[in-house]
Amino acid sequence: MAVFRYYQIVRKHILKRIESGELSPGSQLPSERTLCAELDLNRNTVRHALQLLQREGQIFRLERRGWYVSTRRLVYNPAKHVNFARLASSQGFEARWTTKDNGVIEVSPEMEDEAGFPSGTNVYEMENDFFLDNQKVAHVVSHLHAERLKDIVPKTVSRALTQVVQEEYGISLLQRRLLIRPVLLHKQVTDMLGLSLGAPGLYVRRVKTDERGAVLSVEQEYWRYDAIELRVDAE
Amino acid sequence: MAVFRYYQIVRKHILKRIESGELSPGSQLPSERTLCAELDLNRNTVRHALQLLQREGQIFRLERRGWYVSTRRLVYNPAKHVNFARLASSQGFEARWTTKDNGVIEVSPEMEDEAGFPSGTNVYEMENDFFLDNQKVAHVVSHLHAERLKDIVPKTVSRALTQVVQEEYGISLLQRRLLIRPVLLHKQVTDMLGLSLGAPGLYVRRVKTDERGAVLSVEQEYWRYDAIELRVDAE
DNA sequence: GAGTGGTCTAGACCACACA
DNA sequence: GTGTGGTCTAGACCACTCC
Repeated sequence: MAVFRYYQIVRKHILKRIESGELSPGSQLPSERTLCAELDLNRNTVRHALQLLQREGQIFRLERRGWYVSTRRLVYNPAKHVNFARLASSQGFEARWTTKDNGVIEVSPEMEDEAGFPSGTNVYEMENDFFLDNQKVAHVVSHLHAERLKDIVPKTVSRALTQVVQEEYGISLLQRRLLIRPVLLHKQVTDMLGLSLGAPGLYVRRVKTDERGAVLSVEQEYWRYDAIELRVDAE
Repeated sequence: MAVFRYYQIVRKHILKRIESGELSPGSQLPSERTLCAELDLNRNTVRHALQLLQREGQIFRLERRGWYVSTRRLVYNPAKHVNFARLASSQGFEARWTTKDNGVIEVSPEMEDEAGFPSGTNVYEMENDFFLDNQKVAHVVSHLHAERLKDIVPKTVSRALTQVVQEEYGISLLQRRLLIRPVLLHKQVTDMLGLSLGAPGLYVRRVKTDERGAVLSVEQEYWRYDAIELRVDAE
């Protein structure tokens, strides 16, 4: 038997309402104070339960807006090249994304580790936000080799990166050094995703090179914790 | 500038002591009440900061024992077959593990989804705990096809699974359906790892089949959140 | 037995969202 | 303006660890 804890009462109360369909995916939970009144418990206890449910991936919260029921996860294979929109729609999601072109920047020594480019390289910087069923679920920062992939940024709007590079630049991109790490999302990212500071997330870094191993692109993806599930189907 | 928050004072105070080496990896933090006194802050505030640091992967806690500084992460490629001990020692860790043989069980319909075996299959169940530098970092539950891999359990003690299956049974194992998900560790696992209930973790499931796609082994790994970093080096 | 972490209460104030 | 979530205080009791 589970030990008796008040926060487990809150947790199970909410889980039951999610399972029964009373709280549907994407809908907002009652306010914390309403839950306190319903269950006659202190707000600190209720918040403890809500944070547990968040870390379970059952609910998420938007900064100062409240708590929401998580939707199903996008199944995502980070080792394969993917076109985000096609992947999402093949799984029945309504997908869209925004693009922000930050122009050319020079890779600084401090960035080198994260970016994979030698410092001093000129790269295009591009930021994308991904939406699933109208919810922002990922923030992506991409760096692309500016000299080797001149004027590539506008070309990636409608086609996948690998495809553009192959067709327009005659270079075969290879996926290298894929890194996956659960993280606490930083302020810059939580702001972008509208989440509360300290929200859990998943960090995925994908480095692509040409056939000689020279780095041509680095994508850094920050996903809402409950929005994806990673699968790698080898062979 | 970062917004002024008391819990950020605590967080930075601890980070500074970690960076300065005053708190070394694996060592215990001062007690919560000591930190309160040092910083003249309330224990709730201090605990909020500690939980943030835990989710950052900087510290972890052992149930009712206290908070400890995280050690460096094992770099782990779940797509490749690995021998845990060899991998860990190649990265300079002192590695050991324990094995528990649970005998033969029959896969029930409820287990089917998780296990990958058709229900009704007889499988060996084996549990392993992995230690890095004398810290328990992972709990693994393995299921192995009992008829096709008869008496395999004792053979895996010193050799890697793939190798044993190839050499002793003449079967080439293929890695299939790798699943990675950050989770809240369940009571069964936190007890095994000595962590507090509600500790964050990483769940990795690896399914191996023969060349025809018949499932021969399913490994379910529960890792301490801050103990590993996943890398998949494609090609 | 002293001290620890785990849980829980009962408040408070602020900045922000929403209407 | 009302209500919300975000932050913070000042306690309390219990079960457990450690000495």
